[in-house]
Order: sequence, then structure tokens, then C-alpha cells
Amino acid sequence: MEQTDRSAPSDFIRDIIDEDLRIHRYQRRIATRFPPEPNGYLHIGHAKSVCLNFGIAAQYGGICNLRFDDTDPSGENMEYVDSIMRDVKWLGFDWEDRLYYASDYYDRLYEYALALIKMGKAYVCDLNADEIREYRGTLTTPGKDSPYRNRSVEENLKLFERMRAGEFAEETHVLRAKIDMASPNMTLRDPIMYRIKKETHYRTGDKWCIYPMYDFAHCLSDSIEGITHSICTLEFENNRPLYDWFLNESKIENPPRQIEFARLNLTFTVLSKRKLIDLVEKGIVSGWDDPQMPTLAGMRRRGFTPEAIRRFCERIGVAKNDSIIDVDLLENLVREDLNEKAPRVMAVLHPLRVVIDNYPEDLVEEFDCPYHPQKPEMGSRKVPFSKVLYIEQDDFAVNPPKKFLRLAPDREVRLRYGYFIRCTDVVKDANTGQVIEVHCTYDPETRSGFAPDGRKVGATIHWVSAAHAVVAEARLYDRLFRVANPLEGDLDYLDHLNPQSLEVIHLAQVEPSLAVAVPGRLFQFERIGYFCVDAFDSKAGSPVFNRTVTLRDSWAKLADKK
RNA sequence: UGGGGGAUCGUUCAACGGUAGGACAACGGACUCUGACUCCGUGAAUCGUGGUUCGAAUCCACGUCCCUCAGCCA
Repeated sequence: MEQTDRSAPSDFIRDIIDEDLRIHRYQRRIATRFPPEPNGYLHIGHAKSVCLNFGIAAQYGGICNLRFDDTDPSGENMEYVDSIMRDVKWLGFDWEDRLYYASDYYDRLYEYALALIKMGKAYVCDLNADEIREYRGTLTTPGKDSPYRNRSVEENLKLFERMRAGEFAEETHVLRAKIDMASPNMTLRDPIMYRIKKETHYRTGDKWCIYPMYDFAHCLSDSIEGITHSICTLEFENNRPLYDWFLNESKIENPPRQIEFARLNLTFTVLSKRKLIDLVEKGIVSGWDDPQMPTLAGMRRRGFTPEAIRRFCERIGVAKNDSIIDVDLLENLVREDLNEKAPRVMAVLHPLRVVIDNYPEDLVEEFDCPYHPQKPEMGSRKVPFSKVLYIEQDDFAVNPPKKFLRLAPDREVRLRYGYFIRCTDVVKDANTGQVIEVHCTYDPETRSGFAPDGRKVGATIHWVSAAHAVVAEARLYDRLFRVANPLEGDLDYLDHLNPQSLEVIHLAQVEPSLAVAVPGRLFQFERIGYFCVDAFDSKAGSPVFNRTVTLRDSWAKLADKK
């Protein structure tokens, strides 16, 4: 009996593995692989696969390889390879010395193809693309045999060699497996194994002008690496018989087995590579690492932590149901993680001037404020206090609605880590009627945060000293799409873009300790949300903060209902 | 009108012939120098119809709905 601890995840894939282990299949060895094609950046959907493959390997004392599935030179390049490696590492996984490329197997794959030709299991077909499609038939009608299907082995060998030698133009010849043109499974209707592409490959250069197709290359690459469980997404379910066919005809012993699971879908976003490329190329986002993107690079820049993402991948489980996960779950996990890790600071996004009338003109006090009230070990910093402050516009109301606990005329609140203040007067813009300044008095007896007479306040609000505040840029990110499933309905998904997915605040006022915030560092702006110092645009003295996620706001929820 | 998959609280995963359970969301409350965090509590589901069985989400039959396959993409 295998030892699996109770906290370890369990799912239908692990059940299959448990059974394989039990019957001593693969000599009780477990090997998986994460096989991205280097033609785009990794997104949260890939993270699910990364966590699954590396997670299973770790759980069963096996190995997980990183293999670039680079069998189509168009669109693949080294930038993507680098970004993928960076992201997998960032997520917290290690392929050690097992970095592989399908393109490293081109010679061996060619030999496998030769062997199939010699067995009469593969042939060179001269039909062009349109003709091949025509001959393939449809979902409900069988295809018909290619007129080139019964060429002699010698002729096939000669032709294939000439394909390789570059004697033919693209689309004039392909190598096909000879299976069954009448198969109800379309993938078995003499699938293409090699096509001619006179393109320079980012790794093999011009050595090859024929490239293997996925179905042929993938299963054999798995077998070359000794993979035992080849985990992929549901849309490859149809291809499994073909996966098995190539391995069987190639006389592979102990062939790896393909297992399919449902890919991740997330509400309020899209996760297909094509659509993400679209967003990048149409300039809807600033790049693959735009914090609005569900790419790992984007999420990293936004402030999501690898721990939260791994936790998420664990929580969502693995199954074969098509499903769409609520992004709330992800955001909640991020809050959970950041609540532990993020130092608390004060920042005012929408400043409202507050003048403490009875506070001395030139006095500046310094309050010692803990970085995390529940974690004294995180230390503290000094925050200056003076006569003129900024508070959040939302924290003041001329006519406070029911249940509003914050500052209002003649009401008293506590300034976080500071005094109690009472609103005595309101200055409005003569034209607009907008509140532009609030006057208060403070109670010197409340320096400790409590009143000697024991009176209570309804709320504690955050603030910054106007004279000491640092001006910062805050980028408030929201969901990229305004509907849960942008792919649903008749409209193009781009018609569902959320025009408010980014609000930039240029003049946020933040406490002075943030002037030199280190790029990538995470903070909780008290009572607002979690923010990440932008890794690229932030400079000393003029920091830029990306909002990772808001804090839960039960007041906003209450107010919304009315 | 072919083949391959799938259907369980609003969402998601579990229950593997024996009390339908967890998480997120929702709702109510407690606590609070963050309307945060935390804690407590409440409501909420087996696609339909038959059958087998002492007993069915689970097995069988027939339906229904959803996904997927007709790239020289992966």
C-alpha cells in the first residue's frame, strides 16, 4: 500500500496512478512532463497544469520534465522559452537538469517515421491541403483513400527523403500514417505526420524543412523521455487512440498513457492563447505582462504571489467537467496570503483636506505605527502628524447615510494610530457645492488612541500628513471583462471588455515611508486593499502602485444595496 | 443525422451500493484602533423517466442538455 498523507490532493488522475502503482505498471516509477509550446506566455490555466504535473511527481517521488513542444517553427521563439522558464521557476517548481525540447528529437523522430514507412504504415501523399480536406470526409461521412495511399515502400522512402532534402515546395507533399479513412474518429483518417515548412526554426535553424506534427511527435517524445503519465487537456481526448497507435506501431514497450483533464476557465477573463495574443497585438493591454492579463507575468506584476496561485490550483481540483471557476476564489486566496505577509501602511487615494484648527501651526509629531498589528515581529515605522492632513473622500459625508460610521459634521472619529478628531466645519466650493475642505478639532487626551473618559468612536480612518505626504501613482485594476463569461452569447468577446478595468490615480498621497518602496514589494494600504510596487515604472521618490486586490468591504456592500 | 467525453448546492470539488460533505459566494450575528482579519451560526444540490436492490448520486435502460473532433496548429 502506498503512503499518501491525508492532506495530499486526491483526484481521478491520482486514482489512476495509485492503481498503476498497485499493479506494478512502469516498475512503479512515475514520470510526468509539462510540455508548453513556446509561442506565447504562460497563463493561470497553464499554472494548473504545471502544479498538476510537478505536484504529482513530487507527491509520488517521481520526476517532472520541462519540455518545449516546438514542432512548428512559426511563432515559436526564444523569448517565449525564456518567459516560460522564468514563470515556472517563479511558481516554485524545478525541473533540475531535465530541460528538453521536441526539436532535440527531430533525428530520432525521423528514424521512427522511416520505420513506419518501411512497415507500410506511412506514405507520402501528393494531395494539396484542399484535396486532403476533401478526401477526409466529414463528421458523418467517411473519407476516401488518397490515390497515393498504396505507393511502394521504396517509392515512399525515396519521396520522403526528397521532402527532407528540400526538393518540394510547401503543401505539395506530406507524410501520412496509413490508418483508416473511414474511421468515425477523424484523427485516425490517415493523419499527417510531417509537413514541409521552409522556415527557419529558432533552435534547429535551417537544418530541417520538414517538421513533425503534434500527434506523431508528442507521444514519441513522451516515450523517449520515459514519461509514464502524459497529462493533457480534454480536447486531446479524441487524439488518444492516435497517441496509442503511434506508440504501438513503433513497438514501444511500456508505453506512456495519456490522461485528459478539464482545462481551467476563469470568470471575467479569457484564457485562450489566441485571444491573449489578440489583446496584446490589438493594444488593448500594454503587453503580456500587463497586470490586467491572466498571464503569470501579468499576475506577478499585479502582486499575486506564487503561493496563492499554487493554493488556488490545489483548491480548484482536477476533474473532467467543463467548468468555469469564480475569480473570487482566486482573489480570496490572494487576500488570505497577503493578509499574512503584507506590511500595513497608509495611503489616501482620493484626498480630502482636513485642517485641525486647534493643532499648533508648526508642530510635527511622529507616531510609531506597527507594520502589522497582529505580527509585532514585522516592526514599525514613524509616521508624521501635523495640522493639515488628507483623508479619504469616502470617509466623510455632509449628510451621513444610515449606518455611516465615519466622519460627518459634529461627529468624532479616530485617526489610525492618532488622535480623535471632531468635525466642526465644512468648506464647499462656491460653484459646485463640492466639499473641498473639512475643519476639525482634535482631543489631545486621545493620543493613545483612547479617550480617558471612555467615550467611543464609530470608526477609525486612515490619513496622511499633507506636508509630508509623497505623491504616488496608483493603478486600480478591475476585471478585464464586465461579464462572467465573455465567450458566451452572440457578441464578440471583445465587445464585453470592461472600460473601467483600469483607473489611474496620479495624485495619490501616501505616507513618507513609501517614497523609496522597492519594486515588487507588497503592501496593504489600510482599509483600501493590497498594492504592489510596479516593477518597471516605479522610481524612488515617485512610486507607482498596482492594486492587486481590494480588501473586503462590507460597508460598500451595504451601501450598494440601498 | 458519426465518434469521443460530461451532467451533484449560485460556483467548484467530494461521496467509488449504506446518513449527500467541504471550499468559495450568499445571509445573520459576535469581535475590532483596518466596516479588514478572526470567530459563530443559517439557508442551499444529485438532469429526466423507468428498472435492479432491503437500500441508488453511484448499477442497468431510454431520453434530455452541454463540451469536443472535419489545421499541413498544439
